[in-house]
Amino acid sequence: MKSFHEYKNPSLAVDLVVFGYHDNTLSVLLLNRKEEPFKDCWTLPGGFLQMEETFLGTCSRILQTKLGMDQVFLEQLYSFDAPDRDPRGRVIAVGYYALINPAKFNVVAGNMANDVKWFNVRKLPALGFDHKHIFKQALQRLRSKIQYYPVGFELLDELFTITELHELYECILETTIDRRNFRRKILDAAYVINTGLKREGLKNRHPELYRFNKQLKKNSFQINVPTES
Amino acid sequence: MKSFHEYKNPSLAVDLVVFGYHDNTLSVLLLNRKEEPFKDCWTLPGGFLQMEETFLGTCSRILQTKLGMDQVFLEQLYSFDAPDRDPRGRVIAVGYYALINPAKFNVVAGNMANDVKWFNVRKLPALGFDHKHIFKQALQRLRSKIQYYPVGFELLDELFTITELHELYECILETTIDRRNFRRKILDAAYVINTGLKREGLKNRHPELYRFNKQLKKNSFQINVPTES
DNA sequence: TCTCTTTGCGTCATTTTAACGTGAAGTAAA
DNA sequence: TTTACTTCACGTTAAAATGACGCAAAGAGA
Repeated sequence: MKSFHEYKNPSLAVDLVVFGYHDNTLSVLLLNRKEEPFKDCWTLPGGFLQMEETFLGTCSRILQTKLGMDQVFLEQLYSFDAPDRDPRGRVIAVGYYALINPAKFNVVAGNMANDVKWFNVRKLPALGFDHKHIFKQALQRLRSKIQYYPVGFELLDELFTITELHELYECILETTIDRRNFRRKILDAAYVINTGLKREGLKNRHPELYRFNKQLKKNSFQINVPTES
Repeated sequence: MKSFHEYKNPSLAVDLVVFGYHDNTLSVLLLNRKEEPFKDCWTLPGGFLQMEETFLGTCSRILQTKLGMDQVFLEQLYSFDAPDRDPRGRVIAVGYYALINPAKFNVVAGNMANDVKWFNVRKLPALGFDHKHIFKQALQRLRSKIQYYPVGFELLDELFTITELHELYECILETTIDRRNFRRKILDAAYVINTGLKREGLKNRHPELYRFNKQLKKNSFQINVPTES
């Protein structure tokens, strides 16, 4: 009998869907590949799992070396197993998605990529591998998660106005939400804490600045979106 | 440079949390191992992913050869990567959960197991590997999913009464739900279709039999559970 | 016929939601 | 200073959903 690790195993990759929000636009970070397969094509950043590494370890390594960022919100998405998803052979991909505030990082292309760029999620180029599929699933997860779980603040500055949070929700959910009802729900749920500070330098009334309430009890709010049917 | 598949990769296993419902009890199928590691211990049924296999392919193979069942509801749960989760070495596990109607299958222990048995989810023995952890996550998923998505009927006969469905929900969610409000919600959401038939041979009033409405539009109902806090 | 249990339908007070009104705060131009 | 304009913060109201019950019909057995 062969010893345990001498059987041939599929390779294991981690692929990242990195979301960023800026200028009222939700974007995804894509990387232009320098090598085959999919040379000169846009793909999600990713990398192979090292023998001693955890998934989050691989995520951090990718984020640091390929994109120059660290300490971000990460969540496992799904594992993808289509036998033909990688032309090099059998590669299983574990998808993760990250939420980052682009203002905090200066994205750099590691030496493995021609280029790294933010793309509006509504205007994506063709993607290599099955990355369009992974991306779509990540976007769907983000959309459903933000409706009942406070992830929005990961994409904003530490201090933000209710209006900014409202715009974020409208942008991600691609819908309109009544401004006044939104404010009431967010405040009733104690999603945010009023800092007493105000955002200065705007041409109209200066709105109050809030911070995320870290003591928020989970599932305490529910933003509804009109169902299309 | 080494060719692509000569790098050493972690092994990839698929582990199954098979739920069954019978006699007002939610159970999980466990397997008593015949070999090391965890010889004579209870574990989730599982198996290694073959090079050409999909996850669902592995699931079917396990269900058929180890348990003698096929054609069941399966959903991917999560992938588990703790470096020490398997004493034989680095093994990544992809967790799936299955919902089956025990009345439809006669569970058999394949030749790899001492025994296969249903265990009440509230009275589980110690489990090998990190299988307790996988199980807990599966139970949590089932509980949250059943509140907004029609999965309950996978565990029942094709024809069932509202009372039977109600008991299933109370059993899985470990709570009491008002019988009359439950009925109203299920009917308003068009979760089920009245067949006009009645369940005969009961000692009291003969309830109407329903079947699941396969045209149900998703997210059309929401069973609430009192939040403990 | 009477009793007992389950089933199916209904009522009602309370809470939640969606839709929208309005005055205060602030800037800029008259 | 006054006026005009915009955004912000807080209300109001009608409709819908929810939770907590009431009750009579159906069926079995005494």
